[in-house]
Amino acid sequence: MIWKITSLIFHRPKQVLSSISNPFSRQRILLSTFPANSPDLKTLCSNGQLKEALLEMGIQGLEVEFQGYDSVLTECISQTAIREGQRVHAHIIKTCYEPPVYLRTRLIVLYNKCRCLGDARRVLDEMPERNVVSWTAMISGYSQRGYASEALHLFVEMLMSGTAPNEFTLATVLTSCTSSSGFQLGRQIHSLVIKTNFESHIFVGSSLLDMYAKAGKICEARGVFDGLPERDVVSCTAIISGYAQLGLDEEALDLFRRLQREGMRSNYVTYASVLTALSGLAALDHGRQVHSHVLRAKLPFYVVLQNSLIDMYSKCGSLTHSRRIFDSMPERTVISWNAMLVGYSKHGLGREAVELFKLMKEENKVKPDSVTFLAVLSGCSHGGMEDRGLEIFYEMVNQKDGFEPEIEHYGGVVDLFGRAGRVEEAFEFIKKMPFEPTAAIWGSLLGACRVHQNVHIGEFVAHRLLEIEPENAGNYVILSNLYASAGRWDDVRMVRELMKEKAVIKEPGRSWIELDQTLHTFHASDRSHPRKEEVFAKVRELSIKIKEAGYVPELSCVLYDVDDEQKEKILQGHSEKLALAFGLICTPGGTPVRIIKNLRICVDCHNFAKFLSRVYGREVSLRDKNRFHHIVGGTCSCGDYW
DNA sequence: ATTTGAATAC
Repeated sequence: MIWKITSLIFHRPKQVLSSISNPFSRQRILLSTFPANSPDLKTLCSNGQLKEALLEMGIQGLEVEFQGYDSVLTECISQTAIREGQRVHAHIIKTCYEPPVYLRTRLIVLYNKCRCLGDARRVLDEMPERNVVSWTAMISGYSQRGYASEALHLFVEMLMSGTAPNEFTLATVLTSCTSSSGFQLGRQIHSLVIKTNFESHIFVGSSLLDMYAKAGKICEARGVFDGLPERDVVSCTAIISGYAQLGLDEEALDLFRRLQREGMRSNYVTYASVLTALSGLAALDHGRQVHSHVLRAKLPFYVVLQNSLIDMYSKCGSLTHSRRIFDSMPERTVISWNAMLVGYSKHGLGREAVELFKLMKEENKVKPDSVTFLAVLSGCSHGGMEDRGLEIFYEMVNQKDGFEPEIEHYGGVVDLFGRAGRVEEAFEFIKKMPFEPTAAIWGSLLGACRVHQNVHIGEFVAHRLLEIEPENAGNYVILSNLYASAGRWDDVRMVRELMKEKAVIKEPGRSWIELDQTLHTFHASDRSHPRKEEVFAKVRELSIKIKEAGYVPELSCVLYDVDDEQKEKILQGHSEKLALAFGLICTPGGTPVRIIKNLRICVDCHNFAKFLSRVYGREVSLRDKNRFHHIVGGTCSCGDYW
C-alpha cells in the first residue's frame, strides 16, 4: 500500500498530496517518500544564492523538507535578510503541520538579528514546547539590544518553567546584570553558576567577571579571572577593559603587559581597551607605539579600533592625528563622528565642531544621536558660539524623527548662556526646563557666576549645590573665589568654616607629564619625587620671575585657615605647578610643555601658567578634568572660562 | 545559541 502511494506521488505529486486532507498525514507521506530536496537548497545557500533558493522553494510548493528550510533560514540569518526570512516564515506556516523546535528557534534568531524583537517573541510565545536553546536565543536577543529587564524576566520565567540553563544561557544572561537592579540577580546567578559547576567555563567566567567589572567590583572581577583554569583573549580583554573603564589606567596597562609576556594574543578589541587606558593617561608616546604596532600587524579594517585611535590622539592633545585617521576611514559609525566632535569640543574648537557637524549632515550616511548633539553643544559653548549652539539645540527639539532632548542637553544650553555671560537667562532656563536640575547643571552655572562675578545668583546656586553634593570640594573653592572677587572676605572665611564642618573629602590632586616615554606624576606638595628639591626651587624661581610681570597669587584658592604666607606656599605646592616646573627643567627652552591634571585646574595655577607662557616663551598644553587649555603668549584657549 | 570593544555635559 505504502509503496503504491509512493509510486503515485513520485509521478503525480501535486494531485496526490492535495487529495489527502489531513495535514499531518500529508506531511508524513511527504517526508517519508520524497528523496530529500534539501541538498539543492543547501548548495544554493552555501553559495549565498538566497534569491535562487527562495525561487526554488516557490516552484516546489509543498515539497520542502525541514532540512531545506533550515538551510535557507541559516543563510537568511547570515545575510540579515529580513524580507526573505519573512517569506520563508510564511512558507513554513503554510506548509508545515508542526514545525519542529529547531526551526522555530532559527526564526527567533533571525528576527532578533534583524531587530524585530516583537516578531521573535511572538514565535517563542506560539511554541507548544520550548527547549533551552529557544529560551536562550530570545534572552540573547533582549540582552544584545539592551533590554536588560526583559532578558532577566525571561530568564526567571525559564527557571520557573523547569528548564535548566546551560553555559550558553548563563553567559548570555550575565551580560544583562550590569545595572544596579540587575546586579542583585547577578550575584544570585553567580551562586547558580557555582552550584551547576560552570564556574570554570571560559565563556561563563568571562561574562561573570565582566559583570563585576561593570558594576565597579573590580576585586571580585579579578577573583573570577584568577580562578579561571584557562584564559583566552576574551577573558583577558574583559579584565583589562574592566580596569580601564574604572579609570585604573596604570593597572590596566600593567596587566596588559604581563598577559602579553605570558603569551596572550591580543586582538583588535584588546588594543581598543589598551588605547582607552592610554587616553586616560594621555600617554602619547605609548599610544603612538600601539598605533604603529597595530599598523605592523596589518589587521583588517576595524571601525572600533580606528574610533579608539581617534579618541586616543585627541585626548593626548594631537587633534591633527585624530583627523587624519578620521579622514582615512573607508567607513564611519556615529561613534567615529562623535569621537572627533568631542575632540574639537574639548580643545575649544567650536567652529571646527560645527563645520564637522555640517559635513555629517551633508554626507547623510550616519544619523546624529544624542551624544552628537551633546558634543556640538559643548563645542559651541567652549568655542564662544552661543547663538549657533542655541540654534542647534532648537533644531534638535524640532526634529521630526528625532529624539526628546535629555537633561544633559539642557545642561549644555545652561552652559552656553553661562559662558556667554547671560547668567540670568541661564537661571531662567533652569527654572523652566522639564527636569530637576542636577549638580552638574548647578555646577556649570556656579562657574559662570564666578567668571562673570554674579554674586547674587551665585549664592543661590551655591546653596542648592552644597545641599546636593556637600562632599565636593571644588564647589567650595569656586564659591570662595567668587566671594574673594567681590571683596567679601568674611564670606570667604564662612565658606572655609562650612567646609570644615561638612568634613569634605577632597580627591587628591595629581598632575603628570610624559617625558621620553615615561610618565612623571606629582601630588600636591609632593615630597616623594627624587628631584623634589630641584622642582620646588624651580617653582619658587618661576614665581618670583612672573611676579615681576604682574602675577599675583590667588589666595582664595586655598581653603585652609592659615596665614597668607602659608597660603602662598600651599599654592606653590599644587601638583600642576610641580609638573610644569619639572617640564621646564627637563626640556630645552622654546619647546612646548604638555601637562595633565586629574581635577579641574584652579584659578591660581591657570594664572601661573599664563604668565609663564609669556615670560618664558613656552607653549603650555594643559589637559584638566574638563578640557584642554592651550596657553600661548599669556592667553589661554579657554578664554579664562572652564 | 554563548563571552570581550570605541564616544557622553560640569
